[in-house]
Amino acid sequence: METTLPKFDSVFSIDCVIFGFEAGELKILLIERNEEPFKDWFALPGYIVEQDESVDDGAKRILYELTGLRNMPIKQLHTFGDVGRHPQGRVVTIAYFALIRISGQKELTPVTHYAKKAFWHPVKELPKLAFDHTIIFETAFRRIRRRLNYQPIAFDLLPEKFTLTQLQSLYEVIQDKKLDKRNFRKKMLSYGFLKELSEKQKGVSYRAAKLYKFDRRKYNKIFQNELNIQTTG
Amino acid sequence: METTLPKFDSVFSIDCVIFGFEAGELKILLIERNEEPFKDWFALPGYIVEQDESVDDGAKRILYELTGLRNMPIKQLHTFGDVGRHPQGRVVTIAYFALIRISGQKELTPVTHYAKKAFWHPVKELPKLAFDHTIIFETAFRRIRRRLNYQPIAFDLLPEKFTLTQLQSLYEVIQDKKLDKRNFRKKMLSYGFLKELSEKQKGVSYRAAKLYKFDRRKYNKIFQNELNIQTTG
DNA sequence: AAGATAGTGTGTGAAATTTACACCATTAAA
DNA sequence: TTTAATGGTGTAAATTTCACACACTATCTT
Repeated sequence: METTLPKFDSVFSIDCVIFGFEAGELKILLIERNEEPFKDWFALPGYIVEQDESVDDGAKRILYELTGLRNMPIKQLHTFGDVGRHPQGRVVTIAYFALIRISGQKELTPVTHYAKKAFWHPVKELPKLAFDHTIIFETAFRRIRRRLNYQPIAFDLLPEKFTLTQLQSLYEVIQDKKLDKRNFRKKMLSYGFLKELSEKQKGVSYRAAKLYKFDRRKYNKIFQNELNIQTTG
Repeated sequence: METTLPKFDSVFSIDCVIFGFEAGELKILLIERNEEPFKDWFALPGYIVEQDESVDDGAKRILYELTGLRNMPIKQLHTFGDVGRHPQGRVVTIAYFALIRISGQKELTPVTHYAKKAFWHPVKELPKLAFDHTIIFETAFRRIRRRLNYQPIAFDLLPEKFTLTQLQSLYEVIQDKKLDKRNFRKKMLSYGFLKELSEKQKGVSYRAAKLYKFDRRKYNKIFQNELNIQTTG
């Protein structure tokens, strides 16, 4: 009877699908690789987990090292473990995803030399990505599309203060369908978790819209873990 | 610049949370371990993935070896990767889950000596489990509770022919709440994916109920990947 | 055979939610 | 002052959800 673990040449890696919203487009964070295999290719930010760190911690560290982004609220997506997915050996990758506010971030500067650069790229017309990263992205995108109907993830992508039109257009972009303005506003406001500010939009050459804030405290009170945000029609 | 993978003493394992429904109770499949660590403890069926098999294939193989169940439609749940989760070293486990028909299964007979036996245990009052398996179970249970509202997973747990009362009671057990009989039946039938059989229930000492079948073909036609089964009130 | 027992099967009205739909208001720039 | 662009608002019809109670049927017991 074995009492110790077998020795395998297996490693875990992390890959991150980080979504952002900018200029009316949904984007994800990519890096340009500076290391074989797939040197010079575009890829999701990802690297190998150390032996003495938890997978969750590793994910945070790796995202930071490759993009300079710290303390991102990443969540696990799925684990990809096909045998041939990495040309150099057995690498099972644990994918994470997050939705973040592009605007609030400083510049994206990798702190390792494994990536030449990190940058935002629209999810429409993504280039070919290294490894199986295209599949990982698609899995993540499907997940957030669906999750948008259940969880208040849209607010993570918007600036702290936003207009209802911005919010609606984000829903439209993610779900790839038009929504009715009056119904959308009525419904969103009816939940009661949007706080109307006295401020207005600035710098626009048309009538300035009211700004709103997402009140997470109220949200949690209202939907104590039971939520259902549906936006149809 | 590295061009080969580092060598780590890391292994992947699989753990399976297999749900079944029997005698009005929701159950999961457990094994009694025959190997250190946690020898003689109850645990989820799980073992170590080989280096030359995909994680998905490994999951199927391991479930078979520990329980005798083949070709189960298992799906990935979550990956658990805390550093200290395995007392003998770095083991990241990829958890899978499935909902299956207990009735159709032959006996549960492990084909390896790693498990003394495999058996069904009600999810109410689960014993202490090895490793972090209790947390894995809870994650799976949360997942299916939620998924019940979106996907036709209840039918995987029932016999092929079932009564509406059985279906309702399964919903009630998973969601731990009472549902209204008339509303439940009205709603379920309104979807149009239940096929009423001419047969009736047998062997009961009261009026026999009609039997129904889940018509997956119709289901797919109706909800082409867009589904929303809500059972409230 | 009469009654007890246990679960089957059915409909309606009130309330809430969803849907479809169009025009005037405001601001800044030309 | 005109134009261009977006902001902001209400109502009625249709649909869905919800609450709710009783007669029917098969078997078992005596």
